[in-house]
Amino acid sequence: MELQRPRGTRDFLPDEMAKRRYVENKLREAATRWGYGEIKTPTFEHIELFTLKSGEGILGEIYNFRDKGDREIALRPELTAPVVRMYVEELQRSPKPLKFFYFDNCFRYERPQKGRFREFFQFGVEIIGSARPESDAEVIALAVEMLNSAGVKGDLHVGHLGIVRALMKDLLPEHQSKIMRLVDKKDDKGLEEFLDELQAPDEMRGKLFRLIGLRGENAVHEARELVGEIDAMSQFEALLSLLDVYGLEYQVDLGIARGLDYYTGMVFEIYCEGLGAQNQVCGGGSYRLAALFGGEDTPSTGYAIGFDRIMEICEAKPAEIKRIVVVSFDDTRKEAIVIANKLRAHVSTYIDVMGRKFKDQISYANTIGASHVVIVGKNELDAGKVALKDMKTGEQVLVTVEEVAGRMSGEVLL
RNA sequence: GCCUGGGUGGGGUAGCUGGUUAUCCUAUGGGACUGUGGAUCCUACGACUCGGGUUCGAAUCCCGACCCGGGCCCCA
Repeated sequence: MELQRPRGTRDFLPDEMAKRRYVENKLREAATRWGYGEIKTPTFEHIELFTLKSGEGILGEIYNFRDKGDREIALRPELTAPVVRMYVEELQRSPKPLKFFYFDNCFRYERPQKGRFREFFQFGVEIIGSARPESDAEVIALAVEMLNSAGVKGDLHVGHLGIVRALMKDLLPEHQSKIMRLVDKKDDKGLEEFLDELQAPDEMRGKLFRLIGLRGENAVHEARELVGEIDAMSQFEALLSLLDVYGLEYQVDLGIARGLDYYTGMVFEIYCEGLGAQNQVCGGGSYRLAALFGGEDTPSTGYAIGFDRIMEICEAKPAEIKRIVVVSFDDTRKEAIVIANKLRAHVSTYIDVMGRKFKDQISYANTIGASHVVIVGKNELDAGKVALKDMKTGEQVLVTVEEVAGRMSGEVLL
């Protein structure tokens, strides 16, 4: 085989596409029901958009090229930056909040493994213009709702970066950033070394380690004891009580961090079993990116679902498409085409294009799992009718084309 | 970028302590059965991932590349 697809890319065959479309539509419906509008941004952007957001360090994982006009272009590695770019470019004066969803492919130059590809698909949601716990809670609830509608159950972990940051408020911003990165990586050893280097006070050090280790039931109380009455803390508590209102099960996890500075408040992640090393199916949080892209500072909250990962584990099964085959004889082929065209308004209809004989046409119908065969022969046509044969039972009845249409419609069409 | 396992027709496989024409199943095209499917038979198609090396001789042994799986790193 000389030609093969590039590494980390995939072909999707009809059966798999049917499943993917089915799940995609479930997610799409959920987002729509919650009042979010679909958007679409370009497949490629100026590379600065992504280096601005994530730093020069990401260049190694970006598909980029110089176009004929000598512009440095990148295939998008994610969709939050393009969405915020779009907002800053044309929507800053729109009524808030703005609620968007998207589903598209992204590209990263990474080593492929289970649940990780070089071209992959993200389904995401962003709400722009609110920094309140209400929007945070809504976004989280929608994420859970989407996954549920796709038949995926996961563990929801919720944290708040403002709490950890409050503890470090006396440190230089770049030192805070470094610490957040170490926390994000769960690199306790590196964190300790860095705190040594900073000669951080023991009190803060102790609190920091306790804070990022907090999980579950009493985490909130303990956190409050550690950091006291601060805005982030009361915001977080407000958020949690709203999550209760939504009836969500969650685990407080103050060890969730983000290595990037524009994540400011709530963060959440959803994990699933059965995915190997790539067990996170959804991640999100509140952030401030608009100012970085030259707009007014605007709070946003969003998340992205790793679509390929939920496809790995979801058990949703699309309803089988009913299909019928119109079969004919050499002297009725043209009539059969006319009849097939009528039936196509009602049901997924096949007709022979291989010049096959009558018997082989039926055999083909059997092969593709057709539920019925419509036989168009001289005898039937003389009576103004066709024969409708049930491939399961073998029963056959003489009916008009309209009756066939009537019996076959009401089924799911493509 | 690192570690590890693996690549034989479209799919699944045998061969792999080197030795004729690479095995079997399945799928696919054509045909037999000529107005009724799943069966059977005939026939066609079709592979040793690629490149070096060792050898009289390599699918088989060695090296490298590529690709796939699993795990690190990373994960905006």
